[in-house]
Amino acid sequence: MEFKRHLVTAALPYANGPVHIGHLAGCYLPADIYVRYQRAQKRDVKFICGSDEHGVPITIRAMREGVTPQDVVDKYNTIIKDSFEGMGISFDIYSRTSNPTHKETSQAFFKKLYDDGAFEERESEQYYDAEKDVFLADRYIIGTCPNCANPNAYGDQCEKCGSTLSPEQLINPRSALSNSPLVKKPTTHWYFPLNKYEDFLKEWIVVGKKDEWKSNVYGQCKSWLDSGLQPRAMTRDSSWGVPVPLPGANGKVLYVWFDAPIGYISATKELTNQWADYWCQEDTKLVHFIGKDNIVFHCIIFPAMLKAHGGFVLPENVPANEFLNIEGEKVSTSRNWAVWVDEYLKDFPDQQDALRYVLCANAPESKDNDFTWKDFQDRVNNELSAVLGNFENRAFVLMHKLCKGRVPALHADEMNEMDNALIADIKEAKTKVENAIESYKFREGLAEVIDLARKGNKYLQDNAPWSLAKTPKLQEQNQKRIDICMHLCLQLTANLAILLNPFLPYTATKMRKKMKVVERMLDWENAGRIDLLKVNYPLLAPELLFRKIEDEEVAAQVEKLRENLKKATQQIMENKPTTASEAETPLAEAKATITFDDFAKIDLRVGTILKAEKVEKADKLLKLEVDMGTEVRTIVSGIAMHFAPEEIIGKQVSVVANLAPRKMRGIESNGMILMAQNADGKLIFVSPTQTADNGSEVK
RNA sequence: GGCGAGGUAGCUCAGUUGGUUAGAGCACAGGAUUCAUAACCCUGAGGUCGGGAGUUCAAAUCUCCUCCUCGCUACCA
Repeated sequence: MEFKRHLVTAALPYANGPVHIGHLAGCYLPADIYVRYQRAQKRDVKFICGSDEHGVPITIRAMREGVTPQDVVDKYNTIIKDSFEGMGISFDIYSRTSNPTHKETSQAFFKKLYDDGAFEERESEQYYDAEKDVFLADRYIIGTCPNCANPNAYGDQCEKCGSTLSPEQLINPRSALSNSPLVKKPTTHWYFPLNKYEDFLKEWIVVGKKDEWKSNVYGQCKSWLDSGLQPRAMTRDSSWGVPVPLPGANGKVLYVWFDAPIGYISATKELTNQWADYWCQEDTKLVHFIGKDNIVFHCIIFPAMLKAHGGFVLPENVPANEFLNIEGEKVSTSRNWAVWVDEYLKDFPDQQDALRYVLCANAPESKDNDFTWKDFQDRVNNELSAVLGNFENRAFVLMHKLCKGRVPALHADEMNEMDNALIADIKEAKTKVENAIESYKFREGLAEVIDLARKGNKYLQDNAPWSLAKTPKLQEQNQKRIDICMHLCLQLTANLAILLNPFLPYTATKMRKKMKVVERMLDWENAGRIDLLKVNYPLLAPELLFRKIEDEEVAAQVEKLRENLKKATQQIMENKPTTASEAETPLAEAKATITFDDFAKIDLRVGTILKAEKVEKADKLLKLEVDMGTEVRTIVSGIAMHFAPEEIIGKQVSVVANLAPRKMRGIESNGMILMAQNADGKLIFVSPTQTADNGSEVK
């Protein structure tokens, strides 16, 4: 299909923290390259982004910092926006989901689906904070983690041991708002029956996108579709978000993943009155740039929503990237293991293109990649400066030395094979870069540009105009050859500026200014031409495009990473005691609030493990037979990651004997083995130091 | 445990429908050169293509088994 317009979105960054270079490499940089290329092709393109400002993590952060959610999103929206601007990410609009337009748009979207009967209404029991008179989302519920005993685990996840939880699993759940214990109350929510769209999605993706979408994206989608889709709640009980536009729905807001993608539409509305052309006309090419963590929302849920609503185009492609690791380790915001964009801009002023270069050249297009500062230095110094920057500099210096600072003539009568080969290379490079960008292979496209500069270096070397001008007399004899060589080098430089422009816009602009040409010269259609610079046109003096990255800078950045990690780790330790000594105080307090009667309810006994075996199809579970003196009990315990079955047989352990039985993986567990856990996550049995009788009471 | 994506030179990656001595860049070694940011240019060394079995005249490429990494998911009382 011939597309009349292009609509490009980049994932809405979540406004509860700054952006790091992983975000840039995974999503925003490729999107920006793609869009700049489309603009250079003079195609009708709109580049949409904005802050995602709803959801529970923002309210949690607000509570921790003692400010309002609006304060939180205002702060980070500014930081994020500035980071993008600073790196030259050229959105046509950077909006935010807390804007009125978004409220209207997402409510209207919801209302349309509601009126069409697209939702299923369901009542369920959920935790309720009586003191604050609100239902609590999973994130608002705090309790003791059943795995690692962290007393501050959230209802959806324990940040200390990383396990996914549901609120029901928490021990002694309490409210994050009031710290009071919770009760369960019925509440109503609207579910979107994704299962009803399975056939449509299978046809559209599994059949239709097989050879078009990247294998990681396609595979992930197919996996979801094959395992069957479930209805998903599209509303939440919360005070922060877009209110559900229905009577009697007080205290209910749209689920962030319902409202966030609609944010793309709202932002387009803010940008232009013609927004409907971009979203509703069949000849629009919609492309979502995202990271791999967003695949399901952009490929499954949002398209199903759009389909249910009707009248919208569906994404033509969703080129999701994998993750970028830092110095061999996964990015972690809580451990502050990341290279933050705002800090890079401060530490490396005017070096946007150096980072853009490295992040694109090493983008995680097909698998997770590693960013190291050493690699950053190597690539900037040995590829960007040495090949590209150096060629451009050579061309300018030689032109000034041998051609009086003006573009020399191209004497057709004396052109040879080398000249023609170079011209062919320039034309070929245009096609190669074009194909690479159109198929979302940005690292390949950028490599082609560098390769063209490399060919320029070789051409210079082979012609060696400096040798042709060793003496004034020689130069006079050879001036025609020198002119041809320098003419082509300069035309090549102009071509490099065009081809480079989507990738390294700052550099392209610098080059353009030195050549004293108008911005229009960078139009893509001009690539491949060798008459971009007029003969006899005077150019500016040489000036380096890039500077080298020094060893000290690299060392300083690595040091900074380690320092940040250290500080963040310390902070975590202070907030959430993990070592035995730090845990003593809170433990004593906990005892004071529990009555003896409460304690006496727990029947703790000593037992001996007689048998142990791995539970089928469960990574973490061991099935234990424990001799309790009067009986042998079956207990299922989540310790398989820490102990081999054979090494714990005969071990005497402490058992909570009167815990209500519970089935796990089809096996009924009758009790719980007590374990101590170190800060490093290691498990240790809580056992009698001398052998006790099996079944003897622990008190 | 299920599913998905990867595993190719020291590093980062290409390898189209199976076909002659498996490619590129960086790093490394040697050479040449001086216009240039000690940069460029040339040459070289370096790989049992994660491991095993099979299909084939022929496998990095197809089939089966197995190991490792990342992600989603189940499981954790």
